[in-house]
Order: sequence, then C-alpha cells, then structure tokens
Amino acid sequence: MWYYNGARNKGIIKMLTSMQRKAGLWITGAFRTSPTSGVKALAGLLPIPHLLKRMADRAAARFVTLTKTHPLRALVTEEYHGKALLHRISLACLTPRQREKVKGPLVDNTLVCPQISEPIAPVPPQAQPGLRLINRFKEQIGISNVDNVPVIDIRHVELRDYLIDWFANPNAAIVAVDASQPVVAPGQPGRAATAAAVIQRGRARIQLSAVSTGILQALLLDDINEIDILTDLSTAIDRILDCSAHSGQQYSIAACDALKSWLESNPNNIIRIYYTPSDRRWGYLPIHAEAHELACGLQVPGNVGGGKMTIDKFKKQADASALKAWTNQFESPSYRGHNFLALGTLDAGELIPTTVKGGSWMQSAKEAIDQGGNSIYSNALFACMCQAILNHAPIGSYYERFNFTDEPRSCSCGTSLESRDHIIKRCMLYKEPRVVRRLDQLINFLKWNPTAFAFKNAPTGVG
DNA sequence: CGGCGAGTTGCAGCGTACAT
DNA sequence: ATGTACGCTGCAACTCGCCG
Repeated sequence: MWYYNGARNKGIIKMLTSMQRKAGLWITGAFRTSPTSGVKALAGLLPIPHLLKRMADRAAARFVTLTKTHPLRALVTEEYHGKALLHRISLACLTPRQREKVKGPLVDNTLVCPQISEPIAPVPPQAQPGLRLINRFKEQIGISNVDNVPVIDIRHVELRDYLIDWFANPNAAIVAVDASQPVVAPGQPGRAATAAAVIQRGRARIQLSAVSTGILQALLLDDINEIDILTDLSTAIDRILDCSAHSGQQYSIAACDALKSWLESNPNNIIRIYYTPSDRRWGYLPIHAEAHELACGLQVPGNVGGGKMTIDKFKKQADASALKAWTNQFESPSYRGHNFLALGTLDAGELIPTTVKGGSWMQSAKEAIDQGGNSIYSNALFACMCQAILNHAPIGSYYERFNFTDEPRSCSCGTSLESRDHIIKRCMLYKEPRVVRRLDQLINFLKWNPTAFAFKNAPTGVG
C-alpha cells in the first residue's frame, strides 16, 4: 500500500536497507565498516529498492485475476472496472489533468493490466469445490503434491519397475514431459500406441502446456485405460488439474474438460502423475531419443496463447529487470566498494550478483571441496573469503586505513605493510597457489592458508 | 468549490561519533 | 584516513480544517 510509483518512502527504504545490511553482515561475517552493497552481493541479498519494485510488480499482475465484480475494480478506470459499479471516487471519475497527478497502487495496477494478455477466468466452474476432477474422480487420479489425494513419490529403483509394467500394458499411455521439450512416448512393442507432442522451446509456460497437450494426445489413442505422466516440474503437477485462476489456466481447463468425459466413461480409467526429478528422469526410457526425434518433427495444433504475455511471464520479467538493475549498479566501483576484489568464474566471466541459492559467492564457497572430494565449506571460510574480497579484514592495511592504534601494520614475514595484495601474491608465509583471478582460486588459496585472513588471536566468531 | 493558513511529513545536507 | 549511524536543521510537498 505504501510502495508505488511516486510514493515518498525513502525513509522507510532507508530503515529497511539498514536492517538488511545487518542481516548481510551477519551472513557474511564482514565488518561493520564494510560497504553495504558489496556485503549484500556476497550474501545474495537483493537490495531493498529492487526487492520492493519486484514485489510490487508481481503483485500488480494479480489484478487481472480479480473477479469482474471485485470491490477493488470499483475504484479503477473505465477499462478495468469490469462489472463492478464505479465508485464516486474511482480513477474513472477524475479529469485528465487530475489523473496525471494522482498516484497510488491502483494506478500502478491499471498500468500493468494492458501489458498482460493472458485470459484468466477468476472462478471457472471446473474449479468449484465438488466439481473439480480431483474431487469427483478421487479414486481414479493419483497425483503428487496435492492435498487429499494419494501422493506418489517415485523412487529411483521403482521407476524401472513401473516402466516395465507400463510397457507390458497395451492399454497404458506414458506421457513423458521434459523441461524444454515434451514428449509423449509410445505405449510399447506389442501394441505401439504412438503419440508425440512438442511445443516451442524456451517458452515460460511450456511445462503446463506440454502436460496438457500430452494428456490430450494420450486421450486420442484407442482403448486407453491408464495414463501415466512423468514430469520434473512440481508446479505443473500442482496446476494441471487445478482450474482456479493461475497462469496457464487455459491449459488446465482444456485438460480437465477432456479428462472429465474419459474418467466418467469408465470407472476403471485411471490417470497418475509422477514427480520425477531430473537426475532420475529419462535414463530408463530407451525410446526417449526416438520419441524425441518424432516429437521434433511434429507441429502441435494445441499451442494455445503462444506469444501472449502471461502472468508468469510478467513475473519473470519483473524478476529479471530487478536483477538487471542490481547487476548494472554492481558494475560501478563506487557502488560495490572501491576495494571490492573483482573475480571471475570458472567460465571466465566476471562474477555478478544473484539471489539464487544464496548468491554467486555463497554457491562457489559451498561447492569447495578438498582432494578427497569432501566439502571444506565452513562459516569461517566464507567469512574469511568475504573479508578478503571486501578488503575489510584483520590485516595491517585495514588497521592502517582505519587508524587502529593497538594493532600491527606489518606482516609477520617482516614486510612493513600487510596488505591483501601482499598476502595473496608475495608473502613467504603462505603456500601456493598464488594466482588468484577467479573465485575458486581464492577459495583454494584459503583452503591451503586458512589463517591468511583470519583473526590471529580471536578464534570465536567475527562480525 | 477553491483559497488560505497551520500543522505534518519526507528528505537532503551537514556535522559528529565510532569502529575489529 | 574510510564507511556508516545518527541527530539537527531547513525546505518542499502534502493534509486538514476553516471560510467565503
């Protein structure tokens, strides 16, 4: 309510930023003198302004899922009020000049609405309690991740047994859905019921459309009384038989309508959806490559709404633009800190911040292993790494910069100033390797020299 | 409805204190 | 000699009530 275009909220953002900074220091073990932005990048914390922008954008997209008579619609402009009676203080009642001046969350919402072209039915009959497929045909549906239905968690070894059973059953259709390209695999030898589907690659909503198409294709086969679906996307499992207002809803409705008559026609017809994480996905499907090629050669008619801006796509864009804004800012030395040690990745690119899995630096630190392949990650190692990168560490050059009177400037090796450069590149007290251009090399250096950026006489915690 | 003044809020700028 | 927290001050924008 308080975050929208033109809102005066710098004070609040400042307070939240200072709070986030404390969290960042806590995560990284950096000093309180360390520059805020550098610390946040290391900790993988999206800065508050970008975070709020992202949340506001994503929330605004939900306006399109409101019912036509929702009270909020009474307050907006003529285009989006639906069937709600316009309130006397609605945006529609303002003069053009007033509209330019008025700011608020609802104004932002109405600016987002024309960008989203995905049709959403707020309360479709297929989503009503009692009419939902999972309510009506509970015994015939097996699906993971959904409440009130038997959960199937397929195990690595079980998958092979399942597949043997399915292939032996001439009336079973196996729908295998891959993240990038969906494939409807053939039934099997004795009675090859072959169907395949492929949807344009790289599309945001691809999994749901793929599962939906797969189901529709399977239903086209003759004498099918069992459909087994394998997918590695848990959101598709949650959504495929759920017709309530969500992105890709039209695929759910299409699949549910088609399944309804099939399930009704014979109580022995069953459909099961299995969650198969990527690591145990297709190794047991010898026909996979064959089906894949077949699938690639087919044009699929059911690509409903392709190229449209969906809610999910819009949300992804909001995420991407927030990340881009952060990355752009991060490139400036005055933002991340003048002493921030720019390091590369294994792929030779420069490390850029992200919020995924604790951020780029955290990910690399977690992956660090010793010769035996065991993880060497520890909080102390990560803290030393962060302090080294920020050049705010318990070393001589830091004591010099911040005018500590009780601490030595010189290195134990005799050099007059113990700087980061000295420790990493020249100091005789530390072991090889001394080439540190990438993050993994820095971690390697810390692995061999755990005392390099650590406190000499304070073993218990920092920050 | 619009103008006016009092009061409130947000914010930039500045100076000072402080730190592992 | 560096980065941040925090308090103070003055300005601008806004809100609210009153009045014609």
